[in-house]
Amino acid sequence: MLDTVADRTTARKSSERKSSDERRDDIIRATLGLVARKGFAGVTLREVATEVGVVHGLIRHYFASRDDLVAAAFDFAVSSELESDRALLDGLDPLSALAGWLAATPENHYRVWIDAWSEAARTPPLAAALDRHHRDCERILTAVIERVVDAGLGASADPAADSRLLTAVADGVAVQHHAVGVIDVDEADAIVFGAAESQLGLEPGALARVNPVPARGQWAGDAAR
Amino acid sequence: MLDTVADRTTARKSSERKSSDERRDDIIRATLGLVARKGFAGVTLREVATEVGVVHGLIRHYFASRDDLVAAAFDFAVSSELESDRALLDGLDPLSALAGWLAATPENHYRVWIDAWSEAARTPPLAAALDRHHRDCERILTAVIERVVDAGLGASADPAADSRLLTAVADGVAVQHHAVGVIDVDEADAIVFGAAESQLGLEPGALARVNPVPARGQWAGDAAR
DNA sequence: TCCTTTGTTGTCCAACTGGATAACAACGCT
DNA sequence: AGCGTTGTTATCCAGTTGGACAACAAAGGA
Repeated sequence: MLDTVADRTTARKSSERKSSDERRDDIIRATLGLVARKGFAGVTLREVATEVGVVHGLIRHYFASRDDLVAAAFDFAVSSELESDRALLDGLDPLSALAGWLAATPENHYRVWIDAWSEAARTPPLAAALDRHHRDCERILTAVIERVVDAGLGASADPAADSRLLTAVADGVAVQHHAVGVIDVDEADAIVFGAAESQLGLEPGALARVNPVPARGQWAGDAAR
Repeated sequence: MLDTVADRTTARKSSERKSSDERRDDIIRATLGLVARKGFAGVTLREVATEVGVVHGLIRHYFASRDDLVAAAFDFAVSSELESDRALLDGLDPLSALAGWLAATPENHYRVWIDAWSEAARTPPLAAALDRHHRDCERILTAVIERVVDAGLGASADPAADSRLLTAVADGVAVQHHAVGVIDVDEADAIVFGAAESQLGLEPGALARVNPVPARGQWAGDAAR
């Protein structure tokens, strides 16, 4: 009952051979779905491979290590989100852009961020990606603040510092809302908008009145839920 | 070269036999140190055992399962920290208490919290403990705010809401500081103090001038670093 | 056509995990 | 002193993980 080389060859039903980019994309999307469901620490090569429909060895053909895969997935999710956000914000008036950026983001997004904060301490490639993206976010928000100031709608002595402040507030509010559930979405927006109005000298309620707040883009992993 | 039963017996150098409570405490402290360094998912019975100086089998003599151990450690950390903080704050004047509560906490503490936020989404018992903990924190800070108001030092239309707001700011700042490293400890304190002063109508710099900011209690896991 | 490249599989491996269990040893009770 | 309780060790186990590797197969260029 030994099988010959020919037997094994015939038995091998290969999944379609895809182009490098296509397969790479499949793997990253599957990884993102897994991250959303089980966190960064819960991503295993075998599970990703199963979801893609290939053998776990193939993953290593595309990513040098598990950590690299996870970092690449995070990188992809965040940069695609940032890209669409940046494009969206550019088409809005300054106040709408500010409100749009600060408004509560979909739950999936923040779950990934929170997981990344936690896991980055132990996964250097993730830490690098996280750092890069936080600085990108700071830069985007700084630009938005400068647009508000240039339009004469508000004031800021140090747009970059105000950007860091508002990012901190938004992140803290997101944690309280998504991870802890102590505050609801309305209180979350109220806190962040209030902080921005107070810090930038806007008239109270200026941001809440921007209606409707433009929806932030959905990232790739959302479909995989 | 087979060793007899007697040989093995003599070779066995047992670590001192400790009382049940004492050993249990050792294990929990070691677990907390491990959680701080490697996250909840990174806690392994063998590593805990090594740190305590015993064999991994012994851990199961005290805790039914790995998950039970982790949950017990988190419960212990949270309740002991809150207890000591509450006692500490009671002995201070209102402004010092407020500054003490809002000042940046040791890195270890926030590491554990960030991990808990991340892990809670997948571990219901942890989510319950986290929820309890955050509500306790809200209650403590609300009481401190009320003391500030009663002393005529500041004003608050809704102390509980202000407590949630300041907690969100503190948590967000802690994330930016500990997990991302975008802001340093001085900027962190400046942001949180500024938010509190603005929200409660204190004179600017009132909290920063409280000197020295009373140190928050160290919890058990700190020693294990 | 031959040959190189590269997508893909199947299989092996060493490390590590949580858990179970038998034997041993210190302690307290009577 | 005898005896049960329990703190403690030393092993065994089955499962999972990330990684390495040889072999195969589909493309594509010359």
